[in-house]
Amino acid sequence: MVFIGGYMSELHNQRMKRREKLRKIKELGFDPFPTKWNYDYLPHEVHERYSSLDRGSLSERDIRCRVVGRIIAKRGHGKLIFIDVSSGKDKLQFFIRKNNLSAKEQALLKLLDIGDFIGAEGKVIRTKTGELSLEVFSLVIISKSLRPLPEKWHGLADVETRYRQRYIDILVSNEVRQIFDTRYKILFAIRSFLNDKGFIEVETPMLHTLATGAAAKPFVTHHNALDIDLYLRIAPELFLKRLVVGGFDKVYEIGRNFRNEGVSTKHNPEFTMLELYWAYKDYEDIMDFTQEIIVHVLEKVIGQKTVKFADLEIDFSTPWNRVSLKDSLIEMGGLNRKEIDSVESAKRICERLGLEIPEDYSYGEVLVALFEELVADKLVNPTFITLYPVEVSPLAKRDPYKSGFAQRFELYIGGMEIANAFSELNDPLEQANRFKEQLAKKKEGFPLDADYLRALEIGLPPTGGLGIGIDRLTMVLTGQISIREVILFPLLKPKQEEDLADIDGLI
RNA sequence: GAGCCGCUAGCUCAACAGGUAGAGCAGCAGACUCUUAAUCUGCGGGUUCUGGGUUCGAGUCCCAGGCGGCUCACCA
Repeated sequence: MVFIGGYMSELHNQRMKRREKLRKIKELGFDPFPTKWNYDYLPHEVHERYSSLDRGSLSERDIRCRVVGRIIAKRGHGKLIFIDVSSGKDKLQFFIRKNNLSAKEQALLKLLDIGDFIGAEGKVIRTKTGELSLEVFSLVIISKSLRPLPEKWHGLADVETRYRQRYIDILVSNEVRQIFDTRYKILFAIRSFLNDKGFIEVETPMLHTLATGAAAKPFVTHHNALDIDLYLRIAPELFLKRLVVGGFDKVYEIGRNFRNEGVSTKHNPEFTMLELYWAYKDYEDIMDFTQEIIVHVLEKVIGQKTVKFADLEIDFSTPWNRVSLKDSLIEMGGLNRKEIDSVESAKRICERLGLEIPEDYSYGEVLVALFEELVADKLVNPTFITLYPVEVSPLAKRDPYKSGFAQRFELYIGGMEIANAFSELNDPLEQANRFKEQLAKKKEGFPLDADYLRALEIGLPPTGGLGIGIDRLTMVLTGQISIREVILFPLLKPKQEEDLADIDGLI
């Protein structure tokens, strides 16, 4: 027994008891950590196969099999013992008559804890209450758990522990497990949809020599052998368009972007983006396509047209509303057209609202600031906001009819920006000028990518491009209001010292 | 980075106004041949996040720090 400062902590109490049991299990001649144990079914597979059979026919058919799984509950009842065993899906009850086991197995039974993995050979039955069960004739341990799990009823509620020790969270919470299952299905549905449409999935570098493709602070790292600084990518955009130059007419990439910015319920420093490029299409085609993709995902994964999100209900019924940024300020922001006709009047609105903006903000930048203040939160049902100011869209093509605005849209759902897309700027001379303007403004995130300009000179066809934030899409589809609920291991400050103190006796 | 809130047994939570830190689950010992949040009897388990301070006395009040949650700002 281990004593700390005169006390034996409860943690040590329960952990030491389990280590003691481990030792006794070995003494009995069991290997508590065998390489494997051949089985016929996982617990949920027994349900899948035999749930249609009633008590009598199960008894008659005498189905013998071997089942493995993890103990999630134990109910002793004298010479009868009920053990719930799970492999993450439906649990199966092991029905054990002590008298059916050898003395050695009975000794093992006493040493089993919740969390242990076991294997059993037995007969599929229904108990008197009708529950499908395995009546156990022989029993082995296949992995020992040396720490107590959270309480069976309330589970793990401490948010910090849930994120830091996600292995426990997904082990004890079906709801949490479900979210990540859904996330996988969303990705699967997107991929199969795009693949069916003839898109190819590519992988471009995550280590960049220039942090381009978006306006964000990058993470910096260093390559020792080449002795150069590198940036974790903030966006794959320019690489993907190089591929369109090279003749990949329909490409996409799903992968991690890294942005060295604040953390919030809508932001994680690393997040997953779908970026897609489609040659010979423009932003309106991409708008149709975006709606198609998400509706497809909704049908395949969610199966209904509405989703609860916080205290709101999101209605995905099509067609989704399309409104220009400027019109949205009038229709949803409560402003009149005259108020946003010029920089001066628009800035006066900001003043009136108490919205602080930099002195040198351009007309377009003020419009975007007003949009974010007055409109964005209100866009609960999917809404396309179109025609963004050129100066905030350095990689997008100008709209030929709306001077000062680019052929760009953002998709808002649940008050969040979910997608961003445009007709790609493919005029190398104008692109060079836009880069120069960005540099002149000393905006971070737009170092001049000369090779990209060279690629444009080779020739980019008219192309529509799209980015969808997968984490946020998962949020709105699973009704989660914090991005950390849809990321398995969200970034938290480390607690290394506490962790080391907590594993004493192991190393 | 700023503001507000939180941190008590392995887990979920109590502790009125500053006055002996409790319960359920989990654990241990025992009873029980159809339970399923099993039940019943008994027992063990606490540096109340950390460090200072006020006080006869601090989980509770004050100060500093740590971590987390929410809101705001940068950003998708």
